[in-house]
This record gives sequence, C-alpha cells and structure tokens, in this order.
Amino acid sequence: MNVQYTKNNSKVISIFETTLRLIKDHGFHGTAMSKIAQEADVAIGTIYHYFPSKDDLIVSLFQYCGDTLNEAIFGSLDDKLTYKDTFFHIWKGFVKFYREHVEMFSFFEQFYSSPYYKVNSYETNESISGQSNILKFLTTGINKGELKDTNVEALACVFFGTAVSAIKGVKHNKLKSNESIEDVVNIIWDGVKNK
Amino acid sequence: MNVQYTKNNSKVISIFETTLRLIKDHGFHGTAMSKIAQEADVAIGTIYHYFPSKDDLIVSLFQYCGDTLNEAIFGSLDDKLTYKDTFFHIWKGFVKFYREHVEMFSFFEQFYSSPYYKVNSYETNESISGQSNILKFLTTGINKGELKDTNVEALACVFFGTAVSAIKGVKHNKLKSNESIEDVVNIIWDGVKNK
Amino acid sequence: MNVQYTKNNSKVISIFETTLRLIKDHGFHGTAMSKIAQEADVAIGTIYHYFPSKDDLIVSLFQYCGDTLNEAIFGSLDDKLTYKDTFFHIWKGFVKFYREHVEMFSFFEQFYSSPYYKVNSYETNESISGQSNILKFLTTGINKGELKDTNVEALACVFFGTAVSAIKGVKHNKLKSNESIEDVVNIIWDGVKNK
Amino acid sequence: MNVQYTKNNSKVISIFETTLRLIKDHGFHGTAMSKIAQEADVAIGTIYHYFPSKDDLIVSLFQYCGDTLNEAIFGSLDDKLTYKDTFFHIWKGFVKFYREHVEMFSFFEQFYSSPYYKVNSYETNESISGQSNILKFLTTGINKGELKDTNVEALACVFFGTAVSAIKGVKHNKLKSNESIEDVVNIIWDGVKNK
DNA sequence: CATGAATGAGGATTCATTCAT
DNA sequence: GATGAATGAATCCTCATTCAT
Repeated sequence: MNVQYTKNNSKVISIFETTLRLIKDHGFHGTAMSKIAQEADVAIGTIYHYFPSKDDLIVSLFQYCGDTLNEAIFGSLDDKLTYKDTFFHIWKGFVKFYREHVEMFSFFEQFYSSPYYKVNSYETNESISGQSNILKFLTTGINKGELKDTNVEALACVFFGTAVSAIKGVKHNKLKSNESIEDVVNIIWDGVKNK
Repeated sequence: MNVQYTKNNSKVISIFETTLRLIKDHGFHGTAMSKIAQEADVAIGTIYHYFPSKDDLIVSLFQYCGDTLNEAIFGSLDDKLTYKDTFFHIWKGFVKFYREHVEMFSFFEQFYSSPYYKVNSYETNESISGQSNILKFLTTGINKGELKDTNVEALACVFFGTAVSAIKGVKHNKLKSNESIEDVVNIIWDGVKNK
Repeated sequence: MNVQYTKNNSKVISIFETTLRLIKDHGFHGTAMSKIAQEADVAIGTIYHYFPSKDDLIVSLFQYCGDTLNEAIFGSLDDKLTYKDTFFHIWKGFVKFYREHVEMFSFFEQFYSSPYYKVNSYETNESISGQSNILKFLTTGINKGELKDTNVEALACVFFGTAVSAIKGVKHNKLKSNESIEDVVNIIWDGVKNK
Repeated sequence: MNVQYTKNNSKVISIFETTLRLIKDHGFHGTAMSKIAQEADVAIGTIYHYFPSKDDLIVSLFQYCGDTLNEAIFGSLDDKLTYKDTFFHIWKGFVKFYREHVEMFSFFEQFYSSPYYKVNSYETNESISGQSNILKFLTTGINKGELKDTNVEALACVFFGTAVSAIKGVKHNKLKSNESIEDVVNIIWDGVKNK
C-alpha cells in the first residue's frame, strides 16, 4: 500500500494507530489481525483490502512511523543555530519525540530485533528512521571541524546509542529528570567535539 | 527451574543452546517448542519436564545468558590495571562477548523489547545482565574523581548505549573494523572522564 | 453464544447434534473438538467461531437440550385432564422424552456429575432442565389437596428420582416393558397422593 | 490387582483415597496420574507397580468403594426388625452412607455415566454396588406379602431412584433436614407396601 | 469499498505410560 | 519394591487469510 493513502484515509490511520497501541502492549505476535480489526472498529476484510498481509501492514506501519519521526525532527530545524546547538537540538528532539510516542519507540525496538528487519534492505530502513539525515549532519560536522575527525559510523554509533539508551532510561524510570538527559548530551558532546 | 541444574544437566544445556540458536534465526514466536525438541534431540515432554511453559523456558534462558555474561566479563578482571584501562577493558569486553555470542545478543534484544521483560522486576534484570556490576564500577569512578561528577545513570546510559549500538553496528556491518570500535570507546572516554 | 442463534443456523445445529452423539458414545473427554468438526463436516475454526471454548460448547449444549426438553414436555399439556392424569402424563412424558433422546439423557447424566455443573448456578440449571416447571406443578397438587401435605422437595425427589431411575432401567434393559414403567408410576402415585 | 491387597497396604489405600478425593473435585479426566502420585506421596512408578493402567486403577477403585458400601450397609442388619423397619433401615443406611462418603458418591455417579461402565458386565456391577443384595430383599418382601405384587425391577427402580435423588438433594442443599429425608421414605413406603 | 463467516495449518501443552537405576 | 526422568501421541486452541455477499 502506498503510504500516501495514509493521510487522507481515516480507516487506515485508525488501523495504524490501533496496531501501534496493541503491539506496544502485546508484542507483534500477541497482536492478532482480528484484534486489530475489532479495536479499530473495522472489518477484518477491510484491513486486507488495504494491506495484502500482516507482514505488509507491519512494514507499512514502519514507513508511517518513519515519516512521522522525520517530519517531527527535521521539519523544524533553524538555520541560524550554531552547529553545537543544532547537535543538541536534534539529539534532544530524538529523545523528546520518542518520549511522546512511546508506542512508536516500542514498535521500532521490536521491529529491529525481529525477523521483519531482515526482509527489508538496510538502506531503506536507514532513510526511513532518520538515520541517513543524521549521518549527513555528522559528516558535515567533521568537515567543518566541529567534530572529531574519525569514522562517521563511530560518531553515529555514539549519537544513536546514547539517544536510544536515554529513551529506555526514561521509559524504565532510571533517568528521572530532564537534567539527567541533559547530562547525557553534555557527556557525549564532550566526547565527539573536536579538541 | 533452578539454574544450578543447568551446569550439570546436558539435556538442559542442549535445550538452552538450541533455543538460543533458533530464536536468533526465527524470533521468539517463530521458534516452536516442537522445533526446539527436534533440534535439541529430546522429546517435547522432556522440555516440559524441566520448564513448566515456553515462557518459563525463555525466562530461565535469560538467567542462563546473564550468568554466562557476568562470568565472562567480571570473571577476568585484573586489579592492577588503572581505572581508565579497566574502563576500556570492561567496555570492550562487553562488545567482544556479544560479538562472540551473537545468539545471546539477539536473544537479549528481543527479550527486552518483548512483553517478557515486564514480568520480571527491574532490579532482578539489572543484576542478571551485569548492569549492577557496572553501575558499581561507574560509581567508584565518580568517587575516585576519574569520571565526571554527574548522575551515575547518565554515565550508565552512555556506557551501555554505545556498547549496544557498537555491537549492532558490527552485526549489521556498519562498524567494520576493530579500529572503529576503538574509536567509539575513545569518544566516550573523552565524554565521561573528569576534566 | 445466544441460543436464539441455534434455531436458524444449520451449522450450529449440526455441531450440537454431532457433539451429543459423540459424547454419548465416548464421553466428554473422549470427544475431541477435531472429531466433532470432522463429523459435523465443518472446520475446527468454525466451531471456535461460535463457541469460545470446548467448555462453552458444552454449556451451550446444555441450554439447547434443556430447551428441547421443556418444549417437548410442557408444550403439549391438556388443560382438561384431571390432576392425576396430568401427573401421569408429565412423568411418562419425561421418561418417553429421554427414551427417544438417549444422547440427551446421557449428556445430562454426564453433565450433572461433572465439574461443569458447578460453573452454572443452581437456579439456572433448574429452570433449564424443566425442574422448576415441575416444582410448580407439585406445589399446585399440594394446595389442591391432591398430593400429601409434605415438603415439596421430598415430592420432587420422588418424582425425579424414579423417572431418572426408570430411564436408566430401560436403557440398561432392566425395565423391559412399558408395563414395568407403568408399574413404577403407579407405585409412586400411591406414595404421593393424598390419603 | 487383587482387592485383598488393599487391606494391608497403606500405599494402595493412600492411592485409593487420594484418587477418590481428586476425582470428586476435578473429575476423571481432570485427575492425572502424576497428580495422584504427588498428592498420595508416592512415585508414579509405584502406582503402576500396583495397577497396570489408569483404567485398572479406576475399576479397582470401584471394587474398593463397593466393598466399603456393602460392609457398611449389610454388615449391621438386625434379624429381629420387622420387614418395614428393615426397609427403612436399609434405605436410610444407603443415604447415610453416601452423605458420609461424598467422594464415593461422586465417584459412582461419574463411573456409571462414563464409558468405564460399559467395559464391565452389568452383573458384576450389580453385586458390587449392593444392588443384588437389595433385589433379594425386595423379592423376599413380595413373597412375604409385605410389598405390592409387581415387577421387582419396578420396586428396585423406586428404591434406588429415590435414594440417589435424596442424596443429590442433600448434596445440592435442596433437602435440608433429616425430616425431609424421612418424608421421602414415608412416601415411597406408602407406594410400595401391599394394600 | 466493506463485511465477517469460514477455513485449517500450526503451535503450546498435557498426561498415560515406560524403563533404567 | 520403589523411583522419577523421559517419551510422544493426542488435544485444545489461535490466527492469518480467503471469499461470497
């Protein structure tokens, strides 16, 4: 199914959101198609009208979440900020987004650690979940001399790794305050910055 | 099931290892009990003789993996190393362990992002997967003035987040060399160290 | 499942009748859902479409049998008969019904002596299996001075006990003729009648 | 297994009593051999040492219960009582016995309405559960002119039917007092007595 | 487009029974 | 005699998917 559909079709949106919610609570395989239909208040046949299979629904949902994420983080960048401020803005935007969209975080987590991930090619996923945008941003940082002159992938590893870990920390109540989160960005900025 | 059992019972070990391998390739729910039995070369009933249910098997497996991990990482610490060297040793030990036990990494990933995680209490999991040991180590670092005087949880977040991310990077072929991994530790050490 | 369904759905009827037959021959637990599906010529899933579980099927079947029984016995009462004649009519109707619906008798016998019975409340069962109708009839008899002025429950005990016993007698070939059955009613009528 | 064993073997007795209790609460098929072993505090192998199969255990248990019943009711008859008094004594003995041995009543109920019953021949059962003794007693009554000159089977039907029904009545709390039970015997005596 | 009854392969679990110690 | 680990056939139930209306 083309994701464009999404924006104009309330049934599809309802299916997406319901699926997201159910997956968060019961996992992929604890979420039956019939349950989705029931909770989204559509007929099972309707889901199959839009999505050829459950796998297809999951993958489309992955697209849907990726779009939402990209929109939220890169849709609001301010050109006038310094590189450092942009770095902080993006990293915190990441964390903020997932704190506000727990189901999506949960979905991504499960998606990446499931066999679904293997089906789609790596590159595809990258662009979907905002990774390629960030890789570009980090490369720029190296070129401008703002970041250490190392392997971008190492920087990306630090960037994403800590972000994901921070979100989990919040989720499981280890990182309790916004302050703690601020601590984390400060630490990694000290790690990645040049000199 | 008592984990002690584990070490002296070849059938249980066989069940554990087989399950680990199957879960890595097919996910939790893609791994049928009958398949485990078949591949572990025991009868289905035998599995149920040791584990009341599939859930129970999974949770016991979690314990088993945690024990193995702890043994591997904290069983070989050298008292004479400097704090920094120990920091590098542990972080790299983490990454090394999972590179050598891909099935366990895969298992943990799925476990934490699944509903199973909710069953066990948070503290339990912490001690199992070596987290509490590392928290202690980081606290020591703060007290000795080796690490920044911030929230330990923030440091832990950086420590684990990057380690996990590095392992994934290796797994998905983004971080290709040992060098890249070295880059990551260097970056975070610069981030967490005092001054 | 709503029993109303029953009367207009040939699949449900087929499931009911098949189950009744199989239970008579092989008992509750000797009757596998798959067997029912097979013999009723529906898919297993279809049974589960109408009944959430085997237990639920059994309980619904209990309702179905109760309805059939009530209809048969109380659907054909003649107002003009004397009390005594009505007494004989009902008692014999009871016996006749079960002689003609052996599977239902067998089912009830098993149902009442099984743990299923405990699930439903006592009153419910009473009305289902025609007991409350008969209690009313006996009470009327006492008030009219046709029956002994004792505890209704004692009368009911005699009424049902002998009827059930007579049916079993026929079933196991002890009571061989209609005459013998007639003997039984005569005996109890002498026992319950006033003076 | 020969029932004689029974009287001198505490393990067998324990198995019997445990089985009886479990069957009362969970039914035949809700009572697993392993559960019996557990609760009777013997090994599964031990049960199979005494009884070749579960069926065999059930049938032996049937014998055991029958023996206990016969002993209780016919072991204490007083020759000097009148026929009527003996009639009352036996009928009430029946009811009393089962009130005091609910598990046995429950067991018999289930046994008779289950496929086990069909395995054993009719005559066998009769003698076991005290039926043949009572048939003799009723025949005597006819010959002496104490009872109506009808089919013995009809009398037996009334005798057993009401007794069983009375026990159930007590069990399910319909017949609340001893008085009510007395009412029942009085009613049937009026029904069966001569003239 | 939308519906939901019907399907049946597949999976978790139970439990009577065996047998080596 | 007694034990209990091991077995695997049999069972209940789930759920993705189809298709006639």
